[in-house]
Amino acid sequence: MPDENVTGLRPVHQRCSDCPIRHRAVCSYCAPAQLAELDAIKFYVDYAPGREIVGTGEPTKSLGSVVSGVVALQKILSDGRRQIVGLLFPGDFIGRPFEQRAPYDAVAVTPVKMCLFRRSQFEDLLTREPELEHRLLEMTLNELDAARDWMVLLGRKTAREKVASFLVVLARRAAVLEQARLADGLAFQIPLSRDAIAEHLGLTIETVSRQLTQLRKDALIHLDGARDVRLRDYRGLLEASGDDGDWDDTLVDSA
Amino acid sequence: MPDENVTGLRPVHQRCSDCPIRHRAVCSYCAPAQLAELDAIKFYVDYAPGREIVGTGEPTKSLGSVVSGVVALQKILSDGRRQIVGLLFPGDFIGRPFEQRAPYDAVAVTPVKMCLFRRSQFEDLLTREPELEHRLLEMTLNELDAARDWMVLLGRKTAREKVASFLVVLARRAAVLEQARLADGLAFQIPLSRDAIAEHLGLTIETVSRQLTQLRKDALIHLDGARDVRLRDYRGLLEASGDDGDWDDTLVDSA
DNA sequence: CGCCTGTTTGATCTACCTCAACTGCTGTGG
DNA sequence: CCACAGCAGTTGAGGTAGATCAAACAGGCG
Repeated sequence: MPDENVTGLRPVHQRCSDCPIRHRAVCSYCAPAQLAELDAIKFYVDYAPGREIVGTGEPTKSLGSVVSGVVALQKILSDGRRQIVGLLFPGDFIGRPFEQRAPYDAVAVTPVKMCLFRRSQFEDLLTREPELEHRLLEMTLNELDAARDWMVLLGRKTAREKVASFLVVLARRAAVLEQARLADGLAFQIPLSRDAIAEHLGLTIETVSRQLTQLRKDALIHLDGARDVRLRDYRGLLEASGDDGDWDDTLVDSA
Repeated sequence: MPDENVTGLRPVHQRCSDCPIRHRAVCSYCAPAQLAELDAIKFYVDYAPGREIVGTGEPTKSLGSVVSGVVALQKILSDGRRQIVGLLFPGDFIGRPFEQRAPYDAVAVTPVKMCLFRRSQFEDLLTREPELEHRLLEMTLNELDAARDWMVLLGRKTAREKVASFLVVLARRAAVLEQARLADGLAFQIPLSRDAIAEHLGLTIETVSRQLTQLRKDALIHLDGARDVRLRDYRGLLEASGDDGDWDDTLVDSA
């Protein structure tokens, strides 16, 4: 599994041009000169699973991109109820430029390596370099679309549909990442605990577990341990997810 | 009630500098010269309640701002289940630059006046004028935060909390709009039918109705007809919404 | 006046939650 | 090498918030 090793605790310098997320992250439209500017002010930080990267309401002095690992954005109600409002993968951006405080927590769910900038330096660059701001707008619009899709899941889907939808999202990511066809046989890992899945889907642990075993019994997926999944009937899983698969198939074909 | 009259069906030309949303919309950072450019290419279109402004998946040739009225962004599952994923008020922006198709419908829920631009012309301007793109990024980040708040509501709140939260949002808007204090006695209208409220909150009509009468019986609000609300106990309503009111109170005081 | 549409209220049903017990894995220490 | 915590996940039994089905009600309009 290509789950990047965590490279110790001290910042390691890597050239931006060699960066694994060079063509996906906020810097992807940057010309070499701009990249050099970013190179000069960036720094890497590693986070162990469970560690908080950003805390709700606390002034954040830095922001940047996920280089490796998975980060959960979560909101917590005063009585402890929790909702994971977004999962961030390598290339995704964390932090809100031009705002002191974040309205959510960002927590590492796997070992995470971040590429960070000091807020003020990054904001300067953002206003000077339109490519950077343009890319950030594009990424933010994508996140907004994804958030709205998730609102449909949370507001209108059944437990079975929620779990199936979640697996479909992971399967798509895996297919893109491994250059594999999104089809039966594709294997991937669930990067979250049952607890975290439940908080992402607006369900309880038990319901998630039950739905997963049901999907297994229905021969849509194969489960090996708690986190290893292999697709047995992608078409069926897609149907179980409640989304009409029309536009989704075009994705498969064009990939 | 300042519910702007709809000015007939044919485009009416108004100077941008006199525009009621001049200081809130995507154009708010524009200098006079840039405003003149927008002025030259903008046009107004009116929509009757229920009319579709943007349809899912259909190529949209124009985008722009809500000048008056309320617009709902909604997504529909293949079997007809519906989720309203966002409400847009005057000043809010509709349409996704640099993308042909929208992944949702935008529907007028009241009489709506839009200030529109042809996509290509607006995109040109957006890449030429950083102020415009900067403002759009800011607005998109705000919408993303709001979407994530709504995800908490949809995933984790009870029916009572959902309805109370919805009323709090409307009350805040009314307070800002009417320069009034966000406190007991404040009156406002619900711009949505029970049906639309239910689709926004991930509930059914009946549950929305029951929760509203319960909030009335609990003396948190006064209800006059189906749409006129007056706050009787804002503090209590806030508590019923499930949000800790701490940061909210600072809003009240600073307003 | 009677129809139509939107809303409220009532009675029942069910999907999911809650509480509780059990399983299996992993690490630790005798 | 085994015993046994300790924890994540599964499975079961029963309860409940909100959905569903159904009927009454209210306001606008021909």
